[in-house]
Amino acid sequence: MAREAVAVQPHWKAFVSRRRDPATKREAILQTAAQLFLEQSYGRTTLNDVAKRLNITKPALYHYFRSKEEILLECYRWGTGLIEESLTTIAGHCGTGLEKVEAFIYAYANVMTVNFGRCVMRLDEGDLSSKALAEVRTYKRKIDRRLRSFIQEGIEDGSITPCDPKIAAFAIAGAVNWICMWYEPEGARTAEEIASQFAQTLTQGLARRGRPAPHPNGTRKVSNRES
Amino acid sequence: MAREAVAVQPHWKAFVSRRRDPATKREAILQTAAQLFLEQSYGRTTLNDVAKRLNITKPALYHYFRSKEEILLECYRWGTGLIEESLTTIAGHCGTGLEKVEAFIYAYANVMTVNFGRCVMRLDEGDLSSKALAEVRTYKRKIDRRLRSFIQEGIEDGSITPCDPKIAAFAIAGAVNWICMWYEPEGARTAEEIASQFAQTLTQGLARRGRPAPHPNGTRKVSNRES
DNA sequence: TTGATATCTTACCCGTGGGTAAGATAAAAA
DNA sequence: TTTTTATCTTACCCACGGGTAAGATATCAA
Repeated sequence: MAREAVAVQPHWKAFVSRRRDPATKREAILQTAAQLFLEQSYGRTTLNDVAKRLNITKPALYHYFRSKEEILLECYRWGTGLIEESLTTIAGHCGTGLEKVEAFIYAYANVMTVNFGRCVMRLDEGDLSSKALAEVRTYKRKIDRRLRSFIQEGIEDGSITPCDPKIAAFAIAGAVNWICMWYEPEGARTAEEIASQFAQTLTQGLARRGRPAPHPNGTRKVSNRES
Repeated sequence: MAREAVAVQPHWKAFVSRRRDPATKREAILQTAAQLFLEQSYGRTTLNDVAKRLNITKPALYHYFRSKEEILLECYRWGTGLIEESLTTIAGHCGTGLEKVEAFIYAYANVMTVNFGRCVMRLDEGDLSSKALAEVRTYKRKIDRRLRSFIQEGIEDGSITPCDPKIAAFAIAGAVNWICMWYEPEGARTAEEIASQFAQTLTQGLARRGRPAPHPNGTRKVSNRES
């Protein structure tokens, strides 16, 4: 897939030289924009803000993006890409439905602590054009359906106590999605701590009574790109 | 307390007559604004939009509010008022920690389906002045602490299985808060359905194994004002 | 009925921010 | 070195929306 993290240095360094390297610069803009969108919201973030943080001027941005909205959409695309990546990884990990749900929560929670991932759930969909919105909604729907099917599977194989999969999925997804509202990279807990604790706490709630939880101290690793 | 819902008819009817009734008109503006803020976000909602929906013109709004931000802040105040109201009601309902948590979730979920309640968690805090933000944050902190203390209480009295109260509170609050992101008044499920199902599902996860859940089909009623 | 006051409208100001035009400069190609 | 081309800057346009000034009109009290 695409989505390889290139820049490791602070993003403004991508523009110190005028060397022709569009890919790196494009990503630098995206990373900076994503961070500002999370700090100030999309609406309050000016293209001047983005440019200033990169030590360039606003019109320079238009060499890499056609509009402000295109920058936003690319953030969404990058973020949903990360999520989908995790999901396909989990699909391989065969196991009980409960195990899949746990792996899902862990992976998903991790993505919610990465800038692009946070953008997907934190930013206001109303800033997208109807076409872009449809695209993003498709991704989100896919995620929800995947989780719901894991829960259904768990009920059928007996690892999850019977419940309404739709409500359970809403509850789990809500708990995890909300992470992107309070998580701060400089905070007390690391992303992995949060992810594993959420996976543990939430699956514990689903687990069928009488059976032990499959991963008592479960910390499963997921691909962790981006700085 | 204050916060009595006055208007039951569509809010624009408050302005058909020029009769002097500031309280009703103020609330009509607030209700309309809250609804628009939820539909379009605060940033994209114009004061002209608000005025148009009330069949008046923009400057008329300035007879009732000093600025756009004051309207926003009043929405927050109304919403946090509703939440606090529910909370004090619950504090009276003595019982196990688990029962209190269940009552909390039920009441809180209900508030999250009411426009003013949704505003509190859905709207962007960045649109508030630092002074107003501090006020709102104080309310939110209080809510979080209350929930955490209920969980702690439950662990101590044995009704809740031992866990990290902070993480558990984050998970529960997240699940319930997220309701305001997908709930639609015209949707398939009623507010009460959602609230009772969430209360049931989430407490079931906390309940200490071996003991039956205190309210298997529990639907507890909470004061339900506003249309 | 009449004056006083609250209510609401028309017309306007102006800061802000997305986006563009046109030209300067540096990097790569020749 | 010279030419070409991508890169970036300065200066600008203009639509939009929060907020205001000043005046018209309905309501209420006397």
